[in-house]
Amino acid sequence: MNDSTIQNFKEILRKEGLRYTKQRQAVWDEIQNSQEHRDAEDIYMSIRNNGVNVSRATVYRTIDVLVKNRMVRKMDVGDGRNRYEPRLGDAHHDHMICVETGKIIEFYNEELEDLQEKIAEENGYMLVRHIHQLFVKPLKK
Amino acid sequence: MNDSTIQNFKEILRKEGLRYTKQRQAVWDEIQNSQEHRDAEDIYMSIRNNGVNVSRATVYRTIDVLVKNRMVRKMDVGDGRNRYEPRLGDAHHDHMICVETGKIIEFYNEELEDLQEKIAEENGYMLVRHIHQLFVKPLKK
DNA sequence: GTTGTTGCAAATACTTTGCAACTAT
DNA sequence: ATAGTTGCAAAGTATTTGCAACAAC
Repeated sequence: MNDSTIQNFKEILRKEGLRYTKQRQAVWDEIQNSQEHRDAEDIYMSIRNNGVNVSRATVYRTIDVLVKNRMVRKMDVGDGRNRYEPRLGDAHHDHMICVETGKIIEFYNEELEDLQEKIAEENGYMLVRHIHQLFVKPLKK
Repeated sequence: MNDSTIQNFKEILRKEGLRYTKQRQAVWDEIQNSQEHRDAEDIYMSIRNNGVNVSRATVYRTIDVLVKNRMVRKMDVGDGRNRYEPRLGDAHHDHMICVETGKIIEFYNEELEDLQEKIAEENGYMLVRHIHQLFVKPLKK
């Protein structure tokens, strides 16, 4: 992929003309150090449980910066709350959500990616981004 | 609209143990008679402009029944408001959303459908449903 | 006449925003 | 010192819910 190389968090803030604060670092740490797909409340509570004082407002404000700078990916599973996951130079992937357990499985399929671009082009458009979620249930063995 | 769909709607209500009211009919008519992807507020306002007295509560309550009975498809474009479209026996399709104009284009691709089932199965799951949205912009001519 | 339905307003859930106090530079 | 940042609470959005008046059967 062609993302700009992994920049550190402080550089992002500098680039955005924002100051470095322990609250902002805490938000990034919290998302970064977890491979789960967390929601804002979850991130907020974890930071507080780690003893760092932060407000929900700051969590949301910091997430916006991280999403804008492609450090974090925002995903809408359709239940009203957005989830966030770090994009530490990972390749792009989509999600499969088990309707029985709620488990989120990541997947990537080259053919699928190519096909989407082809479909957009056939319609006179260029693919900018996409949302693709497969709601699945376990196969009976 | 035609009589057979009205009949269907009444049957759905009967099946659900619900009464037939002009508000419920108005909601179904409003969604049914438009091929656009409307949001609840839009549907609510249109009904009122047509001179039928209805409340937002009733619009939402009726939409729930329609969605549950697969008369209407609910879609989340990611802007916080759900959109609704009629499912008058149409074949399944996905959506392409132009990021410049907001236009929503429907598409269907067999290969894409098959590929998704294959991916789910390769992971030990069965595909139940999916959400697939391509965010696109016009190709430069 | 019952019993379900409606409209209203209040409640909810998530997120955003205004502002005075605070803090990084 | 001072301009950006924070936390709080209030506001904003979309949707849901309790309940008394009302309509369908």
